[in-house]
Amino acid sequence: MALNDRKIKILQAIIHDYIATAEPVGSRTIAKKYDFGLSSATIRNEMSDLEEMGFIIQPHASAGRIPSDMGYRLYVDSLMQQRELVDNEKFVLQSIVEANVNQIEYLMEETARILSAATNYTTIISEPVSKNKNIKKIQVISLDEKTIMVIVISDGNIVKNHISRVEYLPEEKELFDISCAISEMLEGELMESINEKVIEKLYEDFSGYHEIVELVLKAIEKTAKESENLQFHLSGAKNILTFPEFSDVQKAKTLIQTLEEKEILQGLLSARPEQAGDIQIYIGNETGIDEMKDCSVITKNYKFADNIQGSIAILGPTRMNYSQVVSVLNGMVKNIEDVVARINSEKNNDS
Amino acid sequence: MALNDRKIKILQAIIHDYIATAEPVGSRTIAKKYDFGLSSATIRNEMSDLEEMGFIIQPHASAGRIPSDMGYRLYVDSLMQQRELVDNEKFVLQSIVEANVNQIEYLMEETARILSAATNYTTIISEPVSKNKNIKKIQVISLDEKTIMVIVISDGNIVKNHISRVEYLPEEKELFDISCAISEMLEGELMESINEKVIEKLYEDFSGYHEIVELVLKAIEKTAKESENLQFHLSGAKNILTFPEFSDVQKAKTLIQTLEEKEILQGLLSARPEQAGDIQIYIGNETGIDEMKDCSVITKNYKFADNIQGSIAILGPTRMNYSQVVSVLNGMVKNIEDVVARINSEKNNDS
DNA sequence: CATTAGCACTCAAAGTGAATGAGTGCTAAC
DNA sequence: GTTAGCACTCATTCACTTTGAGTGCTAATG
Repeated sequence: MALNDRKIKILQAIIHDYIATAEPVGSRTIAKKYDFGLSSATIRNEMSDLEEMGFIIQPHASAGRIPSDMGYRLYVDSLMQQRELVDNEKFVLQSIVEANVNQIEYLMEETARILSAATNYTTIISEPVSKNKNIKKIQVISLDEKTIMVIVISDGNIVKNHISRVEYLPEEKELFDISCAISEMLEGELMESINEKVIEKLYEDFSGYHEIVELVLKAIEKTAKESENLQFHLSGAKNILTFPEFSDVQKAKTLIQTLEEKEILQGLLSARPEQAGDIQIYIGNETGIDEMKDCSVITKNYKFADNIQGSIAILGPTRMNYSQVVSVLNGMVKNIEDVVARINSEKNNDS
Repeated sequence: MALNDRKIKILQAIIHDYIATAEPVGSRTIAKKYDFGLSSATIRNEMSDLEEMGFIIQPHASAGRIPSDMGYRLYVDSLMQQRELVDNEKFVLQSIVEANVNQIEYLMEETARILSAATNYTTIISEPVSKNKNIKKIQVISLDEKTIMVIVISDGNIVKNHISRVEYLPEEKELFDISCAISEMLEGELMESINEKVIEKLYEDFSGYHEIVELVLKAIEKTAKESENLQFHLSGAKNILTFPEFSDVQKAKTLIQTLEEKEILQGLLSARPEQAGDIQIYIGNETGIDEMKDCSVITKNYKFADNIQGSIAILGPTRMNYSQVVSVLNGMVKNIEDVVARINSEKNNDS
């Protein structure tokens, strides 16, 4: 059976209507609402075909049809025309983003909030991380007689500090010199795997400061590990409860519970990190998470610098408004990337 | 009418039963379950009195009684005997807390998770902040030819860093000297209000480095402001959906929405910061938040050092199990305070 | 031969009304 | 002061009917 033009039009109409109403769509509705010049009976026949082909499903004998995952997939892959953001929307997005962003963390949080407000779905953002970090600079400073702080700065100016107690603390000036020397030796090294020889040489060169060298290495190791533990911003969880498909409280509960588990989010957001920049759409079971079989997830990676990136996911029911979300998401990512780029090229900036 | 011993016992029984079942409690239930040696009719009379006094309410004519906010208040203030944590519970709490805490942030998050799991209610924790911060140390280091980082360390070793571009950057050694000198001058100053004279003197003494002095002051100002923007950890939001009082999806939605608004949380957690250490209980409308009129909130402040504190709130339906929550909360706060104290006195620790 | 009108059939949802039972308040007796 | 007994209230449940949206099939039509 061929998926001819008429069938496609009808499928599109079904999906469109179902996205708007969340109710099974019947042949008569389509005959009336969309001006195909066909009677409901004809449409009925076509719908029967579409069901046989697997694009739509009948929840029970006397109900209309709803799109299947496969139907949505076809819709997303080829039928959906991407909606352009209207000027007004563009402007609103941009001005909100720019209003108050002197901290990356705050920017991400605000972005999540805007996205969930703009789409009425749930937004999950992973904070930017840099991977395969190179050491840019190490600095050791003293806080008081017995405490030092090791500052590890990686490519892209991501800063982490580690405070430790020490038995013996050299004088401030001396500490500075050591710190500079250590920094120079470690510069450019990959955090995850520092050259064995360099480590050996460190202990040799600073034999009087075994304790400090040890703490520096420990600090680097911890910095490397820390970014494995992603930070997430979740916004608009309440929106889930708006959709009739989650009026069953039990279902909603399981989903919200799932959203609280970081590991799952991590899996969701880091599924295809290679395809940076491209929109990814997971429909129903494609998410690979059982509790989300009635949901779809649209993700896009953002990139603040060569090594620094994260991703944004928007989660809604499978009948979510794909084209709207895709365009809002594209617009938003462009916005925040622009904002960050602008900040970086200006004189002052914070991290 | 006097609130005699028998009335109190009956009220206690009603509250107890209602906490467990969430169903209106009838006279016969009490006569059967609790061995007061009274018939249901007598209890009926007493209940009628209790209702007249305002401690219980009849939701509709042929239903049992449920406690009013006033009834809970009496219960909490005088009738509730605090449950001691059984050894087993203590042990479990402690071992989980100790298992993996090399970061304060992670500790707070884990604490929230444990508390919501242990109580089956929702937990909100505000991250520790220090207020009226004194400057302990300032350090300026260079990242590359055009970028410096100002590190501001406050009492209690809370570290913030601010990265900025500069036009002119002195040599590393020179920068270090300036940095040390500036640090010495600012040490002990209150971040929120640095002595005018000191500022003047700074600009004078380092007249060649106007740009750097300016950035240092800016960094301090921003550090002072940052802590006003509290960070929260929310856990167990799904638990809200478990309670029959929120099986109305609309209600649940409004509540979850409320929980996503930081300002409201902030108001809730910082209501009575003076009474550090003491448990606070807000019942129903006492929370002052309309959406939470069916909820109660139990809060307790924790304190990691003289100036560093935050608070924990546990939120449940008004019929929540007050005595359990109070004891779990007390135990947990003691635990994390102990853990942090131990870490601080040990050799290694991170922030 | 594609299209359509017509009809029988299915089934969820909404409505109806009686039965049930948990609960109360009141009164009279103990 | 306590209790047994009874009339009364009212939410809940269940069986039953009605309604209407929707389908599939068949025969007629252009």
